[in-house]
Amino acid sequence: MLDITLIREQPDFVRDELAKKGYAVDFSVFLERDAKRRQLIYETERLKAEKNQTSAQIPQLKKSGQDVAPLLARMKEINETIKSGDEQISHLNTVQKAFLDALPNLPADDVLPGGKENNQVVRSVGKRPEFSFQPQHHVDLCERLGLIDYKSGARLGGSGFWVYRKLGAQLEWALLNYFIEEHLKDGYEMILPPHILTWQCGYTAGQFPKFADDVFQLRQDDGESFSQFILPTAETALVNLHRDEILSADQLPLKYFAFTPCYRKEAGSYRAEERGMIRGHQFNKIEMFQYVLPGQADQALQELVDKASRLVENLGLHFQVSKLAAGDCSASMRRTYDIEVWIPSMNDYKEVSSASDAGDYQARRGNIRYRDPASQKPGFVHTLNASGLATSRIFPAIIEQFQMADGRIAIPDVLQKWMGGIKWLEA
RNA sequence: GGAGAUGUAGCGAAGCUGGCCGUAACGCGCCGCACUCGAAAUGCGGUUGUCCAGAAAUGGGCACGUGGGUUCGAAUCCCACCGUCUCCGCCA
Repeated sequence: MLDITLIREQPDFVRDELAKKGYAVDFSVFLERDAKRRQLIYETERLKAEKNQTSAQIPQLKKSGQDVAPLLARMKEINETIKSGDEQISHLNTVQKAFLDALPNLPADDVLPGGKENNQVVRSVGKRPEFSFQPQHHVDLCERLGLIDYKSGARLGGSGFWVYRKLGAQLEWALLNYFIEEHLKDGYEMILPPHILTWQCGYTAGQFPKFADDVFQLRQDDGESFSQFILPTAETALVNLHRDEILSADQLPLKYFAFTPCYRKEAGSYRAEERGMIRGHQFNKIEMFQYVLPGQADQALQELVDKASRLVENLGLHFQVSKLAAGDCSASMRRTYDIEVWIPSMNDYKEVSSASDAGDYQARRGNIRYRDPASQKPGFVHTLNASGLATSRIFPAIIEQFQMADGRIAIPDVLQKWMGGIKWLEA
C-alpha cells in the first residue's frame, strides 16, 4: 500500500517511479474521485454534527414539556441525506482501495529501472567447479544413491513432488539444523507458525488480491470464496505476527526466523531444464524476518544479505549475489538482492535466497506501527525478509558441485555433525 | 460437533432497566510535577487511534470484537459472523 498523500501531492513522481518497475499508471481519474470523495465526507460529516446536536436537544426539550415534532422531522430529513452520502462514500472507498491495493511498491533510489536484463551481479564467491570427468545431473546422482525418490513423490502427490529418503532425508534435515543453529546464534527468535493462514495474512504480505491464484486455496463449503490458504512462504506468516499493533520503538528491531515447507502452485512454469527439485510444489525453507525503524532498514537488509551469503559460503558452494532491477523485484519490495548458487547441470545460477526491503508497504497493509519516541505519534515500521535458506536449490547444488569421479558426494564440513559424522554420500 | 460464558484504553474492570458514557468510573502500569540528600510511600496533573476541514490554533466525524438491523437517539435491544474461555463428545 502506497501513501495516498504522496499520490495526491506528487502523482507524476509516483507514476515515474512505478514506470521503473514497468508498471504504467494514470492517476487523473483516481485524483478526481479522491477530491469528490473528500468533498462528500466533508458535507456528510457536517450533517452528522448537526444530527448529534439535535439528538442531544430532544431529551431536554421533552423534559421541559416542549414540542419535539419539528426536530424529529428535521432528523428524518438529515438521516436520509446522511444515508445517501455514506453510501456514495462507501462505494468510492471501495473503488479507491481496490486501485491502491493493486499498486506495487516504489523502487528504492539506488535500484536500476527495467527488468531482469538490468540485474547486476554485485559479488561472486568461490569458483565454478571444474570436473576432470563428465559431471552428472543431480536427479541421476540422487536416484543412484537413493537420496530422492521422484517416482514415489509423483505417486503420492502427483507431478512436482518428491520423497527424501535415507541419507537424502538426513541431509535435508542437516541443512535445516545448520541454518537454525546459525540464526539462533545471531539472536533471532525461532518461530513455527501455522501453515494454513487467513486471507488477511496474504493481503498484508502484498500477495492478495493480485496473486491469490498462485497459492493453494482452501475452498469454503460454497465452493466459491476462500478464507484460508496454505502458505507459499513463511514470510506470509511472519509479516502478520504484529498486525494491527503499535510496537514501542525500543523493541525494534525485532528479528525472527521460521521453518516451514512452502507450498506453491507454480502453474504453467515448468521447464525442461528445471527437472529435479529446482521447482516443486513443496519445498523446505527457513525464512528470516525483521521489523525495524525506518532508519534501520538499510543496515537490516545488509545484515540479511550477509547472513544468507555466509550460510552458502560456509557450505563451500560457489554462488553470486545479484542486485535486482526494479521490475524484477516483487510487487511489495523496494529493493531486493538474490543469492544464486551455481547449478552445473543447468549451467546457470539459481536463487537460494531473496533478501528484500519492503519499506512501509507491508506495514501499511497490515497496520503495523511503532510509537515514535520524539513525537509520541505512531508511524509505520519497515519490514524486511530473506530466505535463510531454501533447501531445494542448495541440495542439488551440493550434490552436483561436490560430486566425485567415482560417484561419491562430499558432505560439507558444517553438516557432518548432523549426519552421524560421515563425510561422504555413497552407495 | 453439542452446551454455556465472554469480547469496553497497555493490563484488569464498571457500565448493559436506550439519551446525564467514550478519553470512557475504579484499580494497576506508564509519563510529568511536588515532597525528599536520594529513594520508597504519598499528593497533584497527564496518558487511544483514525479520518475530514484548516497555514496553524482549533473545530468536527468515526470507533465499546466485526458486519447488519430497530430507534429521533444504541456499549446497552435484535440478527449474523469471528475470536477467547469452560464443560461434554470425538480424536493424533
